[in-house]
Amino acid sequence: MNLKAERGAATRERVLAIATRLFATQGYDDTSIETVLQESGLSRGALYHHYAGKDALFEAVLEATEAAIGDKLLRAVRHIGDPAAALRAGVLTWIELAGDPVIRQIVLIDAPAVLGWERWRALEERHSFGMLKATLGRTGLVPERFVDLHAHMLLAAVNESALLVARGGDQRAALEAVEDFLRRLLRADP
Amino acid sequence: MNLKAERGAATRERVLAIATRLFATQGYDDTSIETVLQESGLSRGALYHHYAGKDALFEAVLEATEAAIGDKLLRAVRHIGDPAAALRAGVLTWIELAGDPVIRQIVLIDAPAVLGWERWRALEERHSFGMLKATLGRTGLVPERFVDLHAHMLLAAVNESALLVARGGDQRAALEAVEDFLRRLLRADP
DNA sequence: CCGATTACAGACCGACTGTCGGTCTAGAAA
DNA sequence: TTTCTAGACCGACAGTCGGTCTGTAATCGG
Repeated sequence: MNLKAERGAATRERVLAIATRLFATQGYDDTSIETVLQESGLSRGALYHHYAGKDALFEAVLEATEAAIGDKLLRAVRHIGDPAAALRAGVLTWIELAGDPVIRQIVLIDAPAVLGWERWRALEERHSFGMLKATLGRTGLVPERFVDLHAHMLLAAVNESALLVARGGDQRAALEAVEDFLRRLLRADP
Repeated sequence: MNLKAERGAATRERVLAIATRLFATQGYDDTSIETVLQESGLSRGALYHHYAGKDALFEAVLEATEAAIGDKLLRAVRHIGDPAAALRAGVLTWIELAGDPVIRQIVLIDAPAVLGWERWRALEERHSFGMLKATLGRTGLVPERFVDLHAHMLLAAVNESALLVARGGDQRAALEAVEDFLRRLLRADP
């Protein structure tokens, strides 16, 4: 039972790549399963054999995308000792990554509406949000009981900034603003 | 041009109320025009006479909702002189308002995905975001070149907090966290 | 009183998602 | 080798939905 399993995995990967491209360029609603079938040369039956439905396909795409993001962030941050510096580096890296239309459309715009807020939040928790929260906690600059909520707010703020940049905003200005925002949040009490 | 115009306006209002309820409870995708027709007793032709399509109907619902929010925020804030205090009051009021599922589902979750980020942003600019930005500018606590971006980030952060509360999070903890967040952002440089 | 305009009706269309019975083949079991 | 089974794949089909189009009745402006 090897050739078959491999073929299946290859098919899933092929479909995933095509779906990622289509979801990213056209958005979830304007991407029809029909188009995915045409571009992949697969039949309806085969696709629905691998993925339970359009939203399941989207979730798989999202999962893979988030995993890739997590890898990149981890790589950019893990050799930095100081938590505050790591936080800063991670946030700036994330903003640069969000320039990618794939990330913008899939992760930032469609995900919450397609998955529903609950499933979306759970997925975020397992990926970038988890990292942010842990790092913020390690800085010790925020009271422990606020760490979770502040991490949420910070991530939301940074995501918004990323969206503005991705939408043609001035990237340098955004980066400066985010740095200032972070500095204000994390400076010791006066 | 009186009886006809009034009848039309009444019909639009009726449909708007029904659509608001349905969009709020089931979300945009899971609300079918068919259901709106059944519940309003209207025919397809009539509905499409008043609204160009499902997204136009949603936009009308969103517009009305945002207008109502704006009214309430203005009423809660306009008698406060100090901009920083007004900002604080407005933000806290907004979090309470976001407890309403109508606001949560329509304004915070579906709006960006349905309208597209661009149209959504333009609409926000005309409503709550405009107020926030103006008030933040008036505090003078943030360099002018950062006011716009900081306002965006702050609103995103507060919205996130509102979502967490609306989703069954601890409201008191969230309010405290938001106050702390705001305080950190707005305190004078050390 | 009469054309024009407007509110409304509902049959109809095309596109889409998801289902279902069935085929085929690789590899395990006999 | 032969038989059997699981899983990859197929494509016709049903059902739903958003949107269009033609027609009708009532009101308005002149």
